[in-house]
Amino acid sequence: MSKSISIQALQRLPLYLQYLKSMSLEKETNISAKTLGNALGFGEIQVRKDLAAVSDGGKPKVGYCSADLIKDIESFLGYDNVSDAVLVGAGKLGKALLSYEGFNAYGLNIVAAFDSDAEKCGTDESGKQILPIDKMDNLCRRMKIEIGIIAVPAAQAQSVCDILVQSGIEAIWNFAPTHLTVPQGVILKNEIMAASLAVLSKSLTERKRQLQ
Amino acid sequence: MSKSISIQALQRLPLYLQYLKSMSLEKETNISAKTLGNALGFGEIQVRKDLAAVSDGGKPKVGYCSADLIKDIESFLGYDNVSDAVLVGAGKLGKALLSYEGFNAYGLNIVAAFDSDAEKCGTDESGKQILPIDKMDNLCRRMKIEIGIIAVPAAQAQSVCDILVQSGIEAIWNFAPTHLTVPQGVILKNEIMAASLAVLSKSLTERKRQLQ
DNA sequence: TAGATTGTTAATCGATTAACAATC
DNA sequence: TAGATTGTTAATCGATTAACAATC
Repeated sequence: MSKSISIQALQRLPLYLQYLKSMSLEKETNISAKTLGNALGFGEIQVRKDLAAVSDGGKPKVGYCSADLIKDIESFLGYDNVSDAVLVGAGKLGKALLSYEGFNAYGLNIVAAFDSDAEKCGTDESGKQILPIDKMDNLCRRMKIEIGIIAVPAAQAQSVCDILVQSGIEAIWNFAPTHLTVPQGVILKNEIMAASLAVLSKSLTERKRQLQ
Repeated sequence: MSKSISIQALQRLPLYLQYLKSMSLEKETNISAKTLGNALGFGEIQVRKDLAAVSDGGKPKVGYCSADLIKDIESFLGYDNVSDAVLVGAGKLGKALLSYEGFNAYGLNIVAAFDSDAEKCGTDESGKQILPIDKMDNLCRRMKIEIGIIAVPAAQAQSVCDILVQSGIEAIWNFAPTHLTVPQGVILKNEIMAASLAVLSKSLTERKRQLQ
């Protein structure tokens, strides 16, 4: 296991995992690349190649052991090795992310949120603390936080980003619709909804054109 | 303009647009591919090829006219040609999406939301109506809604998807962390946060490995 | 004119798919 | 054994980048 993996394959892994977990393991202990691929709309060869990078393989004529596959993918993605994160921006999106229970299963633990608006500070519905931004540096360093999630309006995103970097954050997950500049060595992942929407709306236009 | 475009290029277009709009047009009426690329971390040849697909070109030694570029990208992406959408699921994420002002600039207009919980129905903070699900078919057909946004928990996503399809929806934007099956001809775009997180967390692991 | 910048054609690179050997 | 399924090597495909001609 643990060969090289392409970024596309990496992004497919959570989908395999999602599907495998949704299956009842009692009924079917094994699954073939063909079955898995058909369920998700991928080719079987691609599935095999993807799985080869993370598991130590299936058995000819039998397929892959689903339970092992789940463990292997989770371990490859680091889901069993939780990273602590802070979130900045306790608006609607920020609170939605703060309350989302699913992140823990993905190895992400949001320990607290920050907001510049004192009115928003206190204990969130999720039970997590929303703190003033000037507490960020201390908390991040003390708890050795690795990941910062930005959920503030575009106009404030760069300055929030700078503060996160100054607080020793190693990776930033940016939900603000703006380009951020980070120092070399700091990882930046943008969540670009406009890009998804561009694909969706282009497909829609294309569909209409074809139907005419 | 309007040559063929790769899906990757298509997804970069909103980033160019974002950047161009953030610039003050009074100061600099023109921009070179190099400047634009440097700002966003892309190569200049890539920028030129991307822009060639949507605009009718820049001028040697001058660059591209920023205002024209903005118009060309917006028109290519259909931002000037708003599509109506409905949203299903008025939980935290659903409400965040419902309140997000930015979608209109992307040519997406959420006309109403639906939720199976009668308690959530009524007028949202955003001013938009949250209606019971049994009103969906009628509203979607009457208003010729093209896009359905799914923001319900994974367990309910497929049944919501089926209802949307039955209501004549042409494209689905799925925020639920589950695979959906749609009939041929219906467009499906999944927003997979777990995939982004996989990339982020793999980069983080890689970074740690290198620092050792 | 000279030089900066565009736009296109060709080369490279990476990811997917096909072919086929290995094996349970 | 025969056949299903895996895993790998080679071929194809698509996207990026390099080279260079065109032009303001």
